[in-house]
Amino acid sequence: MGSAFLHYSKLDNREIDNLIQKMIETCKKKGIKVTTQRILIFKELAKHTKEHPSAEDLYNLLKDKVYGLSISTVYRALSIFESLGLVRRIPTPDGKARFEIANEPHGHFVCHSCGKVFDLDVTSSSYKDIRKNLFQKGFNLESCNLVCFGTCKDCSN
Amino acid sequence: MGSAFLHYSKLDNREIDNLIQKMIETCKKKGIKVTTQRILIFKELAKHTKEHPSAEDLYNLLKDKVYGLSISTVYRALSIFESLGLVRRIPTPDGKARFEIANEPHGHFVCHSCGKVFDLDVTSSSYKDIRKNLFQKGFNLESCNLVCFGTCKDCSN
DNA sequence: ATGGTTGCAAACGCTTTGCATAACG
DNA sequence: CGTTATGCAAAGCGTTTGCAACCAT
Repeated sequence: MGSAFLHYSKLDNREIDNLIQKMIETCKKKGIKVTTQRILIFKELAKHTKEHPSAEDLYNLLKDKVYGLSISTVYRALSIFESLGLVRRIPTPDGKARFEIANEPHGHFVCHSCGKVFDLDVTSSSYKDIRKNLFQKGFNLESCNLVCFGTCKDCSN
Repeated sequence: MGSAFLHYSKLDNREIDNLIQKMIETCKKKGIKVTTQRILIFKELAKHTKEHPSAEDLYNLLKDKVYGLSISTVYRALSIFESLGLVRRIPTPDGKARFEIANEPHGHFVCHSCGKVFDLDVTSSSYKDIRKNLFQKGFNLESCNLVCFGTCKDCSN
């Protein structure tokens, strides 16, 4: 299992628009309604996916732009996106979930001092091995998270 | 990264007694008091480590034996054992922590249907690689958890 | 039209904490 | 004895839910 850092670059506007189109199609296919709130929540996550925002982070980023937005709408949207495979939930040991746009599976390092989340390069073949092995054993794998916890370089001094 | 299941066998009484002795010594060395409750909580976890009990599970197992036991005492004891490196906390995506006696690092599969936790054989060299790599980068690693989530064989039918 | 979605507030579940009492070292 | 741990109840926190109004399709 590799363990170098990954450095996903920020998504550009074209990539974000493509992701939104994909999200809209996926929703329509499943009979899930495409609302203004859902588009804006998804877009805001796409813009900040590198930072792995929490539901509250997204709410704070949006509340001034989306009149009357409720944090429960953010939670509901993220749960739906997760179940559609569009968004990944990163459960952290401090009990506050972080979110990212679903891309290549990888691990995460969460700094408990500054809260930053770093992507770790866990080779996806490792994840495929796990999935394959569990599948052969009759297990149904829904998510697989490598989450490390500690203090990052800046916070360790 | 290997991904077969591990089958840790139940600890026998001698192993449990050794672990308790180790726990008592570690506490004394750190100036942490060895109370009846702490011994019994640790012992109960050792007896059930294969099942990865939650704090509530341990409380239910003990409340009739330990008059007046409070669940907050269970939480406090587990937190102390964790900080001493004697016990490992397994953060699950459903927000309920499970505990085990700290042994060789390995991954976990949590069934969201029956709640059972299965040990996964993630070779400890993989964990060592991660630790080494993060250390070289100036990161301080405190915990490293591979947690898979889904439905186990029995619950998948 | 109608069924899913929203916002609000209240509830939820797990965990932590404040405080007076009790127990270890 | 002094200091730490306990039990109890209450608070904390992130997240979910019930419901009436609302809005995509």
